[in-house]
Amino acid sequence: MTTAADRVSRRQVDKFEERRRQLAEGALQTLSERGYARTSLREIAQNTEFSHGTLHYYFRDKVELIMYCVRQYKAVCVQRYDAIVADSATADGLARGFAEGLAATCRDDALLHRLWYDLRSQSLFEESFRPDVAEIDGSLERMIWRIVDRYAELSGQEPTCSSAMAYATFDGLFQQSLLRHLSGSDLALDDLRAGARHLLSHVVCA
Amino acid sequence: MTTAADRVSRRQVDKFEERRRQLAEGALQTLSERGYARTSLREIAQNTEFSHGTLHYYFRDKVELIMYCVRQYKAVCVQRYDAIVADSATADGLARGFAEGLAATCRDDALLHRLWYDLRSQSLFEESFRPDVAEIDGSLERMIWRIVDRYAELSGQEPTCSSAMAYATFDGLFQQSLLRHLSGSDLALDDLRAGARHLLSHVVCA
Amino acid sequence: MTTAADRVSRRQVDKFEERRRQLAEGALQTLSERGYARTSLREIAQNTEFSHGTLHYYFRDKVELIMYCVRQYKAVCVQRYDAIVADSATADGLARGFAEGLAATCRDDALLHRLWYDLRSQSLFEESFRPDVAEIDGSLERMIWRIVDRYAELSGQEPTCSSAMAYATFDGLFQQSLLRHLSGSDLALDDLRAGARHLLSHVVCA
Amino acid sequence: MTTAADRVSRRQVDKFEERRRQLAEGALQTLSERGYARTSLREIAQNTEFSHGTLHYYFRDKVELIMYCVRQYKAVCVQRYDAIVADSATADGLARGFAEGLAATCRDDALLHRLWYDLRSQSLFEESFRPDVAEIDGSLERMIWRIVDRYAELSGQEPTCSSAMAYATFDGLFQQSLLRHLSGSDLALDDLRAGARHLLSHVVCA
DNA sequence: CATGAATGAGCCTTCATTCAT
DNA sequence: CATGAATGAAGGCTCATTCAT
Repeated sequence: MTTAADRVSRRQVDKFEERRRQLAEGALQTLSERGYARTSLREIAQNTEFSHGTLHYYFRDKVELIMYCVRQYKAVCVQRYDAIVADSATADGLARGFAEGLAATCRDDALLHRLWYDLRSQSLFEESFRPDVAEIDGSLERMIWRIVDRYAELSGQEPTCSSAMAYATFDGLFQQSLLRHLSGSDLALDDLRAGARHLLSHVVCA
Repeated sequence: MTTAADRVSRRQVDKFEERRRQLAEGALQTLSERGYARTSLREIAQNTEFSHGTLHYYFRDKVELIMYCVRQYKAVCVQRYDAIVADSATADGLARGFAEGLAATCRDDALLHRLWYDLRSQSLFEESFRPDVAEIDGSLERMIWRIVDRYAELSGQEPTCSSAMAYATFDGLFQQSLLRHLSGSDLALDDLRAGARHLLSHVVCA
Repeated sequence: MTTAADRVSRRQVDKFEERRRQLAEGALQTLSERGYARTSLREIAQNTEFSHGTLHYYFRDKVELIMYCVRQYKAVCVQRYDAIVADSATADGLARGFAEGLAATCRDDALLHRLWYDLRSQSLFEESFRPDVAEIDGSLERMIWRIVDRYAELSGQEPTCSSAMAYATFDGLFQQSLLRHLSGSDLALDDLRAGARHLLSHVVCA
Repeated sequence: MTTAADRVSRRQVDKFEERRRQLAEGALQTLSERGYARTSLREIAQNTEFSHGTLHYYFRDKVELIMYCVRQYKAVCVQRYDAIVADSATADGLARGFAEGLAATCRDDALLHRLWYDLRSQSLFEESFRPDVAEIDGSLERMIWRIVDRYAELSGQEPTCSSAMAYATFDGLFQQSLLRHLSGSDLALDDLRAGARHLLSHVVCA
């Protein structure tokens, strides 16, 4: 049973969250273009229809805003691959879908991934980033492992390495591909596709 | 034939270079502790026997100093492994030596590697970092390839991937191990050793 | 003769005043803990069951709220001593009652007195505080004088100084005792009692 | 034996201190006009021939600057009266000199005293002000006691109260006189003179 | 009546850089 | 050569106040 007051309160919370989401979206845009250290809250606000005071109204401080942003983004990232897992009926199909997914997001969301690597680096120095970054990193690792696990199942093989190892190598590959793609290399995406399939078949499952 | 003037000029250049080297060494120390974005030139100078005005005398600006620093460091890094290549007579010995070398530097130079990943991330945003970072990255890739190539030779196998791919996966592995090591994980170094050998035998050569 | 409209209007005014009183009470609490300069209206509102917009509905601005608060408080303060005057039949009884009253309020209302001294200081800079502070100061001076006057009467003496002088010295004594009490001194209250009686007998009446 | 380096270093320190003194002087001027809470460092700097960055170069933060200012000022204050003590050969002469000194500084340095009371009030809320304010307060109390002690000696009497009590009453008197003087009262200074002598002869010594 | 979203002026502080000595 | 005084742009953050709902 909900009272009228409950509904009002609920609506306000929703509105508040919605605005946070909206501001984070704009912030993500600006952050991904300029990088964490070079982006001020004022600058973020300017790419928004709100004042910079508003940012402080919705987020306690810069760290909270940034973490909200990246968490929001990575949540989407992780989900993307679960559909691929669910939709693939063969090992090869999964490998192809996964490789294509990586390449697609490397191409389409390059700046956001760049921001992620920036923030992950910052977290090595900035204590306050640690918890959130670690959590996101964990969810990425689990996501990769769902791929590997399913690939092993479909191909009747066994994973030959830990999930940490699997994530490390795929991440290394993706990071380099991103770098090359951003540098204008035309081969980056193709190499990423090929590399991902190679890793899947040679490193992770034997 | 060198004139007296030449010798004087030469001596001055050497002295200039020597002082740059000396300043960069102190800077590297400070940078590796605090990270690029959080280190001011004042702070760098304080860990030096010189004033902070002197830094500007020897380096045009912060960027030039930072790049000089990291170039100086990575040169040392790369050389380290060439001795391993030269000293190993068997594939297994090379693998063991390489794995141990990675683990050793991950342990002993953790902060410097952390700085490297910081700067490499920055280079994705800061145009002026690009050339130097790219050059260093290239030298690291070539270093890795010398290992792989020699490993293939000693084991009578063929590399199954490009040097870019090899570098990407080893770098991913190293980066994650560094992260875990810095977080206090006792398993990080062992996993790095095992992972490196696994990559060498399964991914890179078949 | 009052019309219905009058009664309604009257009721509204009362309700308005009542709400002001209620808000001021909460504000006084917060102000006395943090001091004038460090207390924001948001913070005041949070210690209230109302929103911070409501504060602006009932008070023109921060100054009006603060003045309303302190006026409300000091009115209570002043009354406290009149009962002592009325109840004391001998000079010594009055002196004892007065000394005890000072010590009691110094102990029980320390934070509120602290706030008063804060606001009185502010009034030296903030024009808008002046009138109210002056009025309160006057009422305190008159209150002290009623004590002195009655003490003189009961003891068959004559006051030897002006009311301004009497107020000044008692206030100086009280202010210092408050400071010492807030600093954790155990002797502060006893010294205040003794000091008050000393002043009463030596300075003010001879 | 001093080396050349010592002399250079000494000269630099002196120069640094001299500039601090100079900046503090300007700051004192601005602070005393606007009060602590209403004065920004920018505003202070504007009444100076230096930029506001310079203030931060010479003082760690606002608190350090403010405390440096008030300490500098009160040191002068305290000394003022020691000459009076030394120069007075009779109790009456001392009383007259002291009363005149109080009145003179109340007139001439009214704004600075106002600032002092402001800061002393702030110290009740602002932890960081405490130590310095307490120290200054102590030096004032000792100064007052030197007067009282000498007065007792010259008049062949004994002090009838503690130094804390003496300071409290004189301070209360001075504070009120300052308030009235700043409010434009013509009688304030005369009353201060008379009050001080009255306190000296009736309250403090009998 | 009451709310709380939104604002923007203003504050303290940091810092790369310049330059006279 | 080397210093460190001085600068001023820029950043994160606070807060009284306004106003649509």
